[in-house]
Amino acid sequence: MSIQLYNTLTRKKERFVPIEEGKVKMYVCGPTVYNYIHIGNARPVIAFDTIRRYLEYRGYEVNYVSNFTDVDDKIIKAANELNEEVGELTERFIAAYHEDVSALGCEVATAHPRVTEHIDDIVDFIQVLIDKGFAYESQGDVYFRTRQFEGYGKLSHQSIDELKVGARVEENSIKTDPLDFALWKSAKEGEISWDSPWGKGRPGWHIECSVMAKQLLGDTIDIHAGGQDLTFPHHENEIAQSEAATGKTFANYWMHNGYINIDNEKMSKSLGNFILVHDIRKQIDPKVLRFFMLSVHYRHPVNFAQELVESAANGLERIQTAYSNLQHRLTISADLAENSESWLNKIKEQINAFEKSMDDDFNTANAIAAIFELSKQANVYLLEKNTDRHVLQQFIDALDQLMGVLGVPFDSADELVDNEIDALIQERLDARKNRDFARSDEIRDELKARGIILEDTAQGTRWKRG
RNA sequence: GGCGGCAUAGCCAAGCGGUAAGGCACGGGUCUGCAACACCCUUACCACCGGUUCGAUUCCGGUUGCCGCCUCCA
Repeated sequence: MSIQLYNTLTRKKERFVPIEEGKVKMYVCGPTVYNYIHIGNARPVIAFDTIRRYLEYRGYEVNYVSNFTDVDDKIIKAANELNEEVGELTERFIAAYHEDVSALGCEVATAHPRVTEHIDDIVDFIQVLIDKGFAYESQGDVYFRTRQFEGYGKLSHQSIDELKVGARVEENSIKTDPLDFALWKSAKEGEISWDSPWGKGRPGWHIECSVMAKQLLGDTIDIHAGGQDLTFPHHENEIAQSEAATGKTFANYWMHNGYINIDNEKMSKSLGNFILVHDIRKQIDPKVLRFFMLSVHYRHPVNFAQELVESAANGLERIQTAYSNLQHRLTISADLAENSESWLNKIKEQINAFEKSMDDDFNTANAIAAIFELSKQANVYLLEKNTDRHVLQQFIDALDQLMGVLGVPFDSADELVDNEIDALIQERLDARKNRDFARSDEIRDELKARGIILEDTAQGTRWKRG
């Protein structure tokens, strides 16, 4: 079996073949750190973290790089408004990013390079482009000569002449062609800046990714990913810069995730419907958020609405319950050989279904269906009078592993039961034995008020936090 | 104007040539002292019109309706 993934460059699903066997070099465009990230920013982080996890599950060693854009116009503006140093502001939001994203179950990247740590590399890279005739200096700025790069438009599938029609025409432009884009921007008075052969200034937006990807991963990488909107111009420009400089293919596979809408509307500042992860994760379990986002294929839009998130939460709860119930039964089961084989086969079947779905362009929606099916089988198995420890353990391991790939781990069973709660459960059992249901219900209600939900089974009473 | 995406049950969402996965919600059962959890059952003329095919939700053409990029943007 091989992994197929949709490549924006060819507009086709292709078989994934890494440059180096067993290893994946992956670069995901990261955030501009001038504010907390919103749920739209969170989507690519979650989607590509999941893809990374699956590649690792498949045995690949993934070198995963995701940058921080820590200097640009928006940052400078925000720092001015808050009367804060650029460095302080970005440091704050980088820390906030890590908190948000970690709450969402995303692993830390192999490297999180920052633009400001690579200024020298960027300057060198720009110089190469100038030397090769792909860039020119103009009044302290440096621009990329777009028409000079033959393949321009190959990612977004636009011809350069059509792009020109749509390009914004700037008054008194210091660019020789409207399609040219900035590699280096000269500093205005008082702005944060670095010395360069072209005077004080700072890098343009696109150049950073080209440079950092090259520095950390090499001239050619396997997968370059980001939001759909980055296809043009950002990724198109990255290709132009990198391939012009190295003469080699920049990235073999380009992956782009779809947008998130809020109640069927685009998230935008004018509509005032931005949802920050920082805020929403106080209201909605971040695990639910992640599970919800993964319930839709990464290339399709996700509509973020309260009731849809709730319905995802109910679904997740069902999987969690199956898992907890397996754990509960494990404590009271012995080794049996009966029917084990057929149940183990059912588990294997769902693991296969999960892998098949993920192999097909990381179809998490389908993969989740396999997990639901696995939970269902587990519940059916739990209906049996006698259960086998090994089978239960296999169910548990499979669920752990598959949910682990999705980055949605199970709540660990809370072993610390208050002695008092234990005593109450025992008292209730006795009451039930004596058919004293008034007392029995009283205890159940009391515990419920304290967040403990009791469930009676043929194998005794189990409880969970509700 | 250029490039592209989407339209599947009450809702969400897979499938993409052989008469429709999964989840949520609803209804009916079973289990239970009553519950809860769970299980079983029930629910789709795949936007419309043509074409290709033995056969299309799935391919091709067209229509309608949403949406994205082309300008900072995940």
